[in-house]
Amino acid sequence: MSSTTPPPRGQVTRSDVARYAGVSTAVVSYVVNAGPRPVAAATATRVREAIRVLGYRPNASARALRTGSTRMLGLVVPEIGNPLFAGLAVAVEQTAGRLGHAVLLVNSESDPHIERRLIQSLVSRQVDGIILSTVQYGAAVVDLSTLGVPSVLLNTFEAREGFETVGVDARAGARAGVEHLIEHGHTRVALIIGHSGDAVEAREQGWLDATRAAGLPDGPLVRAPFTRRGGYDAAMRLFDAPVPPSALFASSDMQAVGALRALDELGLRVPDDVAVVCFDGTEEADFATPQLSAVRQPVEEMADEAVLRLVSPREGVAPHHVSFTPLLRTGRSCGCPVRPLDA
Amino acid sequence: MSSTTPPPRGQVTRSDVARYAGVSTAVVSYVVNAGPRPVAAATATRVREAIRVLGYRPNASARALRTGSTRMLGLVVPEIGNPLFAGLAVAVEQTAGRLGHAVLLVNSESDPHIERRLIQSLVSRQVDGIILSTVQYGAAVVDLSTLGVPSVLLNTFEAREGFETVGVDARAGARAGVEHLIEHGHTRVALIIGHSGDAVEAREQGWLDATRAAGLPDGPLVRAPFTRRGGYDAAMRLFDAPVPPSALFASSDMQAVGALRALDELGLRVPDDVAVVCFDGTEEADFATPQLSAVRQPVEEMADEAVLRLVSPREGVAPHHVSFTPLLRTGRSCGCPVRPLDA
DNA sequence: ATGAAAGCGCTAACAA
DNA sequence: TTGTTAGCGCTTTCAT
Repeated sequence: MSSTTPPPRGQVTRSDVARYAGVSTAVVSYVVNAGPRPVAAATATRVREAIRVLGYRPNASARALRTGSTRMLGLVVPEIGNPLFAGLAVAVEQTAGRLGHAVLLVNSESDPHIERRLIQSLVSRQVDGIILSTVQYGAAVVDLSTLGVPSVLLNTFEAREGFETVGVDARAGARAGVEHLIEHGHTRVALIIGHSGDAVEAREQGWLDATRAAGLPDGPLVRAPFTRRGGYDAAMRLFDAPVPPSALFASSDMQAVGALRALDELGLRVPDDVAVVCFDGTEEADFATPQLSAVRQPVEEMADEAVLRLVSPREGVAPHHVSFTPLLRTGRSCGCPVRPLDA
Repeated sequence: MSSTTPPPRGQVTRSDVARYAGVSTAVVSYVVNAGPRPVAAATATRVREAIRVLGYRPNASARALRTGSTRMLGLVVPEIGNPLFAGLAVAVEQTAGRLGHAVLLVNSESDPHIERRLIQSLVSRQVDGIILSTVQYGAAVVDLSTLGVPSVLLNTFEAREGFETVGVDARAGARAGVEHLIEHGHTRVALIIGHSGDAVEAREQGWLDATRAAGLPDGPLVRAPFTRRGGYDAAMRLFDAPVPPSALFASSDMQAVGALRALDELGLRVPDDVAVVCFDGTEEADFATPQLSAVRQPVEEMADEAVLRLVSPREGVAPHHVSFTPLLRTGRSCGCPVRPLDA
């Protein structure tokens, strides 16, 4: 009957439903999509019955081809193994799901080449928009503007010309964390931070803001990957110095967790010998031993904002930056009392 | 020119490329897909040049509609916030990516209703296959067979009639973990386990196997969710007893991490006062304080196997079960020496 | 080795 | 209120 290959799955199509219900295919469409034309109540009931009986399920590919919208969002993260990004992914998926969109989650392993390839792939899969979360904004960002796909940069700390951006005020957050350590009486606060990149500079600035405002000399700084291992190595280097710091600000939970392990191996006690505060505030930090004091990123709100901007873009509003304020949640690692569960 | 809506994005189509290269659209297809018909080298070069110049990108929706394959896999997990599932997701995505497939990751929050809804949604998005990873196999599994979409159950511990299944030998794993605690001289090994479900029974059996084989009385058992909080609450209940256990086997990393926090709050030292071994063996367990001894699930291998079965199903081979053997990795929490990083 | 053309399942403009 | 129908961009058979 067809000159080409038959459909691979014995799919029930819209015309089967139309035939069964004794209506035209257009009416089936109107019922399924609740519009754009009205359908008589009795007819609609008959169509719905046919759909139920036949087990009809609209073909999303065909719809996408026709409408130009896949109702899919792409989410690019540098590493899904990092609880911060896992949290972001959960939140993005939930919000998108509520709005009828699925999420194509991809993982760049923090590799700019992979990142570009993944973005290309998302575009050719016709996602309706891309949320890019990365540490270092490089060529991928240029691609985004070139490819002409709606996008939001998530996890940026400042506005970026021509882009929708969502992030936290990392500088203020880092400053608050370091100030808290200074309030505990520390005068030598080390910083464990990532390699250069957007978010990194802001945290470094915040750390400097706090120590300088207190009239303290700049403490030691070590750069390491945003991983547990990176934090471990960084702490090992910091505490190998002749005059080790008495406090530590880690620019991510993962690094703090790694540092805790290093300090334990070195026989240093937290918070007695070394106080620790970190940036991120995922549940893993909350359950670390000792409980980590952290400047918490409001991942849910950030994700909501990013998804909303993609799914319901406000007409005539120029791309802009939304900055959330991270909140310090003290725990045992800075010398404060333990924060009980469910706090 | 068209009687209907214009395409939403000013997309470059295959016929633009054909026109530019002075060939037919069929030839463009042959070049893009490297087949099924041969193309003269010179022609192919011209086509590739046209593609480059025009920035042509094949439309995946159209291709999917035509071929019946989206080259997308659906992955359903109960909670992506759990590092075990995050690890599974990473591995699935990587393997699928290497094979040219994208992954639609969805999160059921361990809710059977959400799980069913998500599966429906994946099916209507015409994924080529679904990997279902869940704790409790319920109605969703029935849906899978009804809907006629290829699927693999990941994280099952035993064969299941008519399904492709991939899992670990949880019974043997749990037994090995508990036996190790017994070798350390413990005679009262408590079990923290999830609420009833497939994987749960096997771990409980393994725990019983070990204690009974050693001629010990059955230890105390507490059921709790597979969360940090669940482990915390469970440990609090266990150590409230008149004769508390001297060792603990947690059926997941998350529960062990929570238990560690509870023990710390109770002033009990690990491993001196209480030894701990857990199931899963994610990096979080490795970096816990003290380092958790764990029976490690080989998530990468499991994910590979699941993806492969979906993407390259072996013809004429009946659905079957593949079981991986988890391996005990000792750490400090059972009383063994710390396992150094990078081990 | 290449071209022409049918049609995948759907939406929506237009006609009735 | 409902039906008819043109195509979305692609693959592939069949003809050349």
